[in-house]
Amino acid sequence: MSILRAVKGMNDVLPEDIPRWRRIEGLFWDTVARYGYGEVRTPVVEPTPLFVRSIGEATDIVEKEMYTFVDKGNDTLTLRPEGTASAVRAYLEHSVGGREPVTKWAYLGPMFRRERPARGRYRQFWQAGAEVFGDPGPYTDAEMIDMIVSMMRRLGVADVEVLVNSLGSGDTRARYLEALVRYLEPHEASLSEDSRRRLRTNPLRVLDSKAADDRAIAAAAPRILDYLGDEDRAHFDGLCATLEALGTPYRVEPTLVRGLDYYSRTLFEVVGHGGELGAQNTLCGGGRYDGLVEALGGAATPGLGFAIGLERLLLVMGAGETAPALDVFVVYRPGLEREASTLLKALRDGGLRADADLRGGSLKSQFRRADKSGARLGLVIGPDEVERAAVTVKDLRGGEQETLPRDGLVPRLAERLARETA
RNA sequence: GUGGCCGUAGCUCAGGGGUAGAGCACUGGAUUGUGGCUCCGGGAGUCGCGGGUUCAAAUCCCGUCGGUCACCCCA
Repeated sequence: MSILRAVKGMNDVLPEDIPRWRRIEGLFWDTVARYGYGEVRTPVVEPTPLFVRSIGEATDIVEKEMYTFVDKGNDTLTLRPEGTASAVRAYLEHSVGGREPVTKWAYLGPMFRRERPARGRYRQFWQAGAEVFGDPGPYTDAEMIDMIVSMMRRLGVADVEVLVNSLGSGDTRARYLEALVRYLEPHEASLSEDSRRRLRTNPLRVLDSKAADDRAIAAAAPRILDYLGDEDRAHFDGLCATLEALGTPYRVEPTLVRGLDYYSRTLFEVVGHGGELGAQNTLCGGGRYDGLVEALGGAATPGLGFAIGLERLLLVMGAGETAPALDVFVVYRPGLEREASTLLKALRDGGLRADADLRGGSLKSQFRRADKSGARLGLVIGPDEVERAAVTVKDLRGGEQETLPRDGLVPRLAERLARETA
C-alpha cells in the first residue's frame, strides 16, 4: 500500500474545488436554519452494536460494508456508515427527549462504507442530513421533503424527482409481509439468487431488486399501500395532501423500500436525472423511523430523517460563480521588501484580502502573478512611491492606474472595493 | 463482491517491439517600473507498480494497484 496514495475510494478536495463545497454547505446550513434545526456534531466512530441494532442485522450495510476494527482497549468500533444511529444515540445519551417535546437536529460530515467505488459512490463520502424527534407527522414529513426540494432548487439542481411510499407500521407490516411472502413463494424458482435469500431474511427488499426477472415479479406483487391500516392510511394521505398544498411535486412509488431496517410509514427518495450521475442517481434518501428510539432503549418516540449525498449533489449542481480569493496584490521593486511587508500587514489589518510574491522577481513576473491571483487591484511600490509616501493603485480589470497618498490608503481602498462589489 | 474497459508530463491525449511526443498549464525573455493578446526560449515523465518473453518492452504475456462502466447496493 503506497503511502503516497489516498486510500481507495477516499478523496482529497483541493482548494480550487472548495468553493463548490462551501456553496453546498452554506446553502444547507442556511436552509435548515430557516426551518428551525440546530446543528449536532457526533463522533465518526461508534460502538459497532449501535449500527447493527439500528440499521439491521440483515442489511447490506451491516453484512458487508462496515469499517469495523478492534481498538487497543479491545472495544469493537465502527466508522459510521450513516448519521441517524449516532443522532439517536446522542439524543438518548443526553436525555434530550426529557427536556423538549420536539427536537430538530441537522448534521454534515463524512460517512464510511466499504463498497466498490464508482462515480458518485465513495468509501468516505459526505452526507448532510437532519432528524426530527418527537413529531409523529405527517405534516413534518411533508415539510422536510419540501425543504430538501427547495434547497436543491436553490443550488441549481432542477431535474429531480421525489419518490414517496409508506411502509406502514406494526400490524400493517405484519399482514403485508405475510401476503408478500405468500405471493413470492410460488415464484421462488424464477427469482435471482439474492432475492431468494432475501425472501427468507428480508422479503421487502425483493421489491427493490433491479434484476429484470425480479422486477417483473415485483411489479405484480401485492402493494403495501393496499394493506395500510386506518391510521397508516390517514398518515400517508396527510403526507400527500400536505405536499400538494405546498406545491411539491412527487410520485408515489409503491416498490420504494430502501436498505435500512428501521424505517416505518413514510419513505422518500430524491433522484436526479443528470447524465453525470450514472447509476448512482439517488441524491437524497430518508423516511420515518418511529420504532428506532424505543428499540435502542429510549421511550417510544417518533423519528424522521434524511441524508443528502454531497458528492452526488456536486455532480449535478449548477456551476455558480466563485468570487476571487484576493482583493489586492502588492507588486514591488527589488530592495523594497520591507515596505511591501508593512503595506501588506496594513491592508490585512484593515480587513482586505491581500497577498504578494515575496520571492520578488521582475515587476513583469509579479504582475503576472497578480493577474493570475484574480485580485481586483494591483498596488505598486517603487522608489518614486516611497519618496512621495504614496502607492500606485492599478485596476487589474480595466488597466487604469493612479498614485494615491499612503496616508489613509487602506480605508480608501476598502471603501472602493466595497462600493464596486455592491 | 462479479464481469467489461482504461492507466504515457500538473491536465487532456497521441505513440501498439528499435533513443518518449503534442496542446493546455508552469516558467524566462521580447531595452529603462506594469499583467491579460502575440512571438521566441526553458523545465518537467520510475510510460501506475512487480514479474515474464525478447538482442531490445511505453508497446507482447501474467499478476497487482488505481480509475471507470454494468451488476449489486445506496447518499
